[in-house]
Amino acid sequence: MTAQSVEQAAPTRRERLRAQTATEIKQVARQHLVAAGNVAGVQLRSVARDVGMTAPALYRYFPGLDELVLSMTVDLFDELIGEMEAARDSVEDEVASQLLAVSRAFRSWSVAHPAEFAMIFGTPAVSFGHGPVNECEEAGARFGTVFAQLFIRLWNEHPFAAPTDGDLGDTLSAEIAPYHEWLTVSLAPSMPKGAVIVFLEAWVKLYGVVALEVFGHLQWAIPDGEPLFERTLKTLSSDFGFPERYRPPKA
Amino acid sequence: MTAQSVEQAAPTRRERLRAQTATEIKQVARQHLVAAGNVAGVQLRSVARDVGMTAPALYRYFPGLDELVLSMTVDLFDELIGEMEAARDSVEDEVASQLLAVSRAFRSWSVAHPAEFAMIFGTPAVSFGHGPVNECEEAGARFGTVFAQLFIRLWNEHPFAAPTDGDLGDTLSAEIAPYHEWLTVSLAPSMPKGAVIVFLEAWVKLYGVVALEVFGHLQWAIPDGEPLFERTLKTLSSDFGFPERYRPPKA
DNA sequence: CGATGTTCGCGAACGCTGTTCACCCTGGCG
DNA sequence: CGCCAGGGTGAACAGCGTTCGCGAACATCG
Repeated sequence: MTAQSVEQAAPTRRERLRAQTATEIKQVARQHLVAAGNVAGVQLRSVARDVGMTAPALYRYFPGLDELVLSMTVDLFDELIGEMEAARDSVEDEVASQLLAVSRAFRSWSVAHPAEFAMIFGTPAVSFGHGPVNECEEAGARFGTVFAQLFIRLWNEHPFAAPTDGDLGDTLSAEIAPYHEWLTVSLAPSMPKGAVIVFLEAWVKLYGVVALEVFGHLQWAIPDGEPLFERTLKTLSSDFGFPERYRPPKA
Repeated sequence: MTAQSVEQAAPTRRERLRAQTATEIKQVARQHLVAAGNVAGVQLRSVARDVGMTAPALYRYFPGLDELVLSMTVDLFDELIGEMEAARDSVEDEVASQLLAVSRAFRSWSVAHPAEFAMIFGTPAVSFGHGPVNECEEAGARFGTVFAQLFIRLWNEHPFAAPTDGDLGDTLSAEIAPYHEWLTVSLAPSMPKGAVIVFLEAWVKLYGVVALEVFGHLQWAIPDGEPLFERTLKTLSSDFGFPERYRPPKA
């Protein structure tokens, strides 16, 4: 068992070269993605040409184009998660500041990589269902956890105003019950349903303002989305009970 | 001049048949869109086959596939606008009730037509720029006007709490200035910048909750988006100063 | 009515796509 | 050294959007 683990950590050279080629393929595909602006720009033949191979050779590394795109999507999630965690760890160990930093990192990455944002947060490329998409949903869950952990910590350290179970209404209370149950047994033992709903609503506002900006659906009113985003952060800071912790971005 | 207008109103029979064929093409394309779930499902050859023609024949009606999709997008906007206006006119002539009805119509159409929603509110199919996309942006502006007119009427009849120009900050105030200027001279003479920002933020929340539901990015927490959407409407009703006007949906 | 010119639809073709297959060549193992 | 699994190639297939030339149907005018 341990020997297997060691062999997994130190793979044979062919496996190393193979993994290296796979990452190079994905890097080139990423370049084509940003150059074209959408996922339609990543094509098997052109990607293969830029890595110095022919199209059929890529089938040694990916079962097909869809799986390449899927693998890219997972990588993009991990990259975004990394940026958010780096931002979180680069500020003082205080939950409000970390929430602001993570939120800003989310927007910064999104506006800097609109094509990638569209891949992971826009229309799901492959229809959602039980299949290899799970790997992608799994990455999305990891992404959500970055926010969720901070919210849980915020709730534990500085409980914010949240609706009671009675305020939620029966239908919403029933809808959130499974996720609340999972959250209770896994991450947040003492978080009420109302706090989970407030967390969801905060994510909705964050996603809404960033998605609208990235998709260009806000340009008819405001050319740059940052001021509105910062105002959203300010409002959220008040909603969560730490208006004094809000500071304009470092820039 | 009037004779020309009459001739425009009563086109020759060839023109009528031509227009009829064009709409039939778009209807079939719509069917393929919903069947496939995304815009990639609308293909020239298959659409032509279902209308009883061959692919090159479609070029007599549309310059290419992109223009067909663009024309479909405009039609979808108009359809959604029609649903929203119908909902607005089907309730009592009271602005708060009409806002609720229009918002619910927006969500209902969106969740009932996810593929269409993705076409007009997701990643812009064709890159935004100065070109035939203007026709599409124009339709988007008409869509926004349905909401805007109601908000303006709400502001005139029952002014809601809005930040002052000082509260907005210089950058956001400068960003919104052009749109605020256009709004002032065209639709709302006495609306302050703060009210426009509140309007934008309400649209952000509405778009966020609906887009997340339609794209399936909320299913990890709640299977059905309606309760959360209704809670959003309830919150917005309070934000806009008419919490007593909120009523659960008729259903 | 007959001639004319415009419109419409079709078949063939071009270049492109993702994908499959048979073949070859090379690197690592027994 | 011999072998063989694995990486890479070229040809091929089906399908895509698009272009072109031709024939037939249509509306219009003499």
